[in-house]
Amino acid sequence: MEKVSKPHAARMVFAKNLRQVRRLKEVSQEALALQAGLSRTYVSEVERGERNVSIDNMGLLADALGVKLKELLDPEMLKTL
Amino acid sequence: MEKVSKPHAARMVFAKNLRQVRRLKEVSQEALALQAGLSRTYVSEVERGERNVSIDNMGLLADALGVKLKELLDPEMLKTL
DNA sequence: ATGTGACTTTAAGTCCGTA
DNA sequence: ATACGGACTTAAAGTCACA
Repeated sequence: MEKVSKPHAARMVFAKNLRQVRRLKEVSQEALALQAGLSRTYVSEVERGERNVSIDNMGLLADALGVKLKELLDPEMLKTL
Repeated sequence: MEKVSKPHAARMVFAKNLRQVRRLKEVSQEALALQAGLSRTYVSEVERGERNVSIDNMGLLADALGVKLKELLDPEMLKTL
């Protein structure tokens, strides 16, 4: 049996990593949203995997946190820290 | 001077890598679109960086090509091949 | 086999509030 | 500081005909 990846797998990885990195850097959702030029409520939803975030906004969020975008897409990100 | 990343940097990296991997695997836009469950014209636009593609669709495209999504976001992807 | 413009439908993204 | 909801506007998703 081929393991087929779930529909929102990438979305959930990004959501989880985003929150993890943000907390590690001790920045609030508000501050992150401001830095990225996005709304606070939106960032909240992205972190919970409720929004199908676009690549442009992913780039803004990665930049705002000072990390590479590819890192936020890495399911193993925790270990690389 | 701090080098500030351009607005659509991530989008263009993804576009370029997507096309590169697709051609390397010798699959047409049509076949890729079919495999990913997307329209052919849409894939064409994504590869040219004209569409602000969502993370869900990025996941579908990465899966269809049999690569990790994080690889398609790596600006240095060429060298890792 | 791919690029492009025009188009409609859907969901992204914002802003207000509450707890 | 964050989750969540409603109402709203903008942009992405998705399709088509033709170059």
